[in-house]
Amino acid sequence: MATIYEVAKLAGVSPATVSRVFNGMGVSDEKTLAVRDAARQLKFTPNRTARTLRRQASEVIALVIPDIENPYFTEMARGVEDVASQAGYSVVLCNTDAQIEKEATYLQIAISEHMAGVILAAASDHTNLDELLATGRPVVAVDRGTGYDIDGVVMANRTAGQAATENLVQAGYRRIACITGPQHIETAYERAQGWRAVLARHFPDADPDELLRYSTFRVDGGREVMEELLALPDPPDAVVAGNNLLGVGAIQVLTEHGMTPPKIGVAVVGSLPFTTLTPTAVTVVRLPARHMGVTAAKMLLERINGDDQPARTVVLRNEVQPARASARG
Amino acid sequence: MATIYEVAKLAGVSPATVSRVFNGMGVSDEKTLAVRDAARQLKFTPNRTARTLRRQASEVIALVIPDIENPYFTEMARGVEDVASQAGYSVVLCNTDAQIEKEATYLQIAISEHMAGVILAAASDHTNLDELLATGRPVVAVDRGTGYDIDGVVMANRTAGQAATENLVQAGYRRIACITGPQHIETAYERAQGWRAVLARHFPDADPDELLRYSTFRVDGGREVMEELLALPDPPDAVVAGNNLLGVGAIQVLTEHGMTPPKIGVAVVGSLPFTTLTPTAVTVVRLPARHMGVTAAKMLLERINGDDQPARTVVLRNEVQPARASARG
DNA sequence: GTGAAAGCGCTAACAA
DNA sequence: TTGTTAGCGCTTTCAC
Repeated sequence: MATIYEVAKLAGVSPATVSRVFNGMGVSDEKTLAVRDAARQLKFTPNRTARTLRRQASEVIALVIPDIENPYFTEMARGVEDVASQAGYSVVLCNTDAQIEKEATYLQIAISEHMAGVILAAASDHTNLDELLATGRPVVAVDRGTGYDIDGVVMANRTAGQAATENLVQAGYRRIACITGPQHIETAYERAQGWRAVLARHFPDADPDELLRYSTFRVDGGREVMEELLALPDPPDAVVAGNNLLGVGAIQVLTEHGMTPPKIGVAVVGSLPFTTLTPTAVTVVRLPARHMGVTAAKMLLERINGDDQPARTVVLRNEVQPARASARG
Repeated sequence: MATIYEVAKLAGVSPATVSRVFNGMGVSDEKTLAVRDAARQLKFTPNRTARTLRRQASEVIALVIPDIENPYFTEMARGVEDVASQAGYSVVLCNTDAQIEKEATYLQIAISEHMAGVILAAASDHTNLDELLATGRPVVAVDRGTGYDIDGVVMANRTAGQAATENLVQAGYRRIACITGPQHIETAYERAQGWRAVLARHFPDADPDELLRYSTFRVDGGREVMEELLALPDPPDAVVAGNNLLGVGAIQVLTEHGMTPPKIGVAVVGSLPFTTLTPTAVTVVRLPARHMGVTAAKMLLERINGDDQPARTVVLRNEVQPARASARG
């Protein structure tokens, strides 16, 4: 690995000039050419580590997410990646498994690697950002809030929950359950609140707590609570799933019980990834995950470039895709 | 951010001693305690950038993959991540979109960030590793070879293609097509070769080139070539899909045409991710993606720690999961 | 076991 | 416009 000094020597200039060439400062055409030529000969690549140490800021941004295997988050990651790499930044994907300890470790690394910024889908509402924010690094919250006054991009979760539920009501279902993620996760809670509101309006006599299940945001979680609901003395005739994986789990269980939709109503908040035998009888509330990533990355880059306005929160619209095969004949 | 000097001053020792404490060298208990105490008070975290610059090697490994949205690769990433973070390394996930330019950029970054090593699922057989290998950094190839004499972990691709095809033959299908990824991708080619061998044995009169389609390793690719095959004057009565996403696309198209398996035979190399309405009539050749990631990460860590034996290639077994609903009555 | 000091490769004052 | 120079924070000889 050639250094700036070797390039300087070969080009007959000072190291500073080489640095300037590679940072777009004012250097005469003549010397610029000489430097570029020398750099090519020596296959010089700037040492980013040294640059980072000197500048106290790297061209890496951390994307911290709770589940790398969830297509919702990988789709988001795509959005982030596209914007970031366009701007010359690389993205470190940090998978926390929804564990705050793992998350804390990664946030610490973001600090000690001088990363330019962090995009964070918090593992829980207990995430501590004090140290990170104290360093002055910008942080953008995605998918979920953090309890700090920072930029954020979220889905219209309550609306999504409402839309999903409303759709089932219109289709004629009357005992509509809800399965969602851990209660301490904002998205899980909000979506359930949307469901709760619609339930209260249409079926004021129903006991929402009997029909609501908090679980994990994973396939096995969806399976487990769906089984529970089916085992109820008076089981539901429809269910709202709080995210994509929960939806997959629920539909799996229902199918195994011979209750293919639309025998039972199913609405999912989030897209069903990679569906094969299309469950046309399932209502899907699409969440623009990629768009969320793009928006968050743009906001972060603005902050990195010195933008100093008050914290903003962007709320993204969702789009309802009703079940094609009309339910309940 | 406190530095080693401030900790040293507070603890009444030299900076070198602080460094030694944080690197597990021999320091008296007394001073060790003083240093740890001071570090705690000052919330000291070692600056990794400085360490990397000095040591000429970071604790970051790059995982370079062609498609971050493919569950096969995220599952693999999980395996890598688990092993790496266990050993104190973090993983940078680099998505190349199967483009060699993007890939080259990331490999360059791996060099200029002094990353400890690279795990690479090459975008094509044209990947140039000369520069990277010249730096002495270890590289482990996953999923696909690279043409270089380096460590690798691959699936038994030919066997997988054979198993998938053989399974369809046993189920009674006789005109078995194959859709697979780009020809220049080793896995795509090898799996097709497996199919070709079985075809030649059982149906020596069939023209394999008529029934074989190279495409992308994506859902839309699968859809496209499946449509092509169905439009043939003498369409196939079964199809082998070269990877998971291709399988999804093919099954989608078949379903849309009212040809739900087992009306037409389908075998997929790779697991069908997040299936809802389980396509029981589909044969799946499972590929141990997570295991591949784990193995690769372990091999890389060994190399990072100075292991110097000749390059090894590990071939991973796959497991056939036959269609449950027996095909062809 | 411990400290002093050099230097990893770069950038940014400051001078010229 | 260009060069000189002093660090960024750490590790690692080399003395003691």
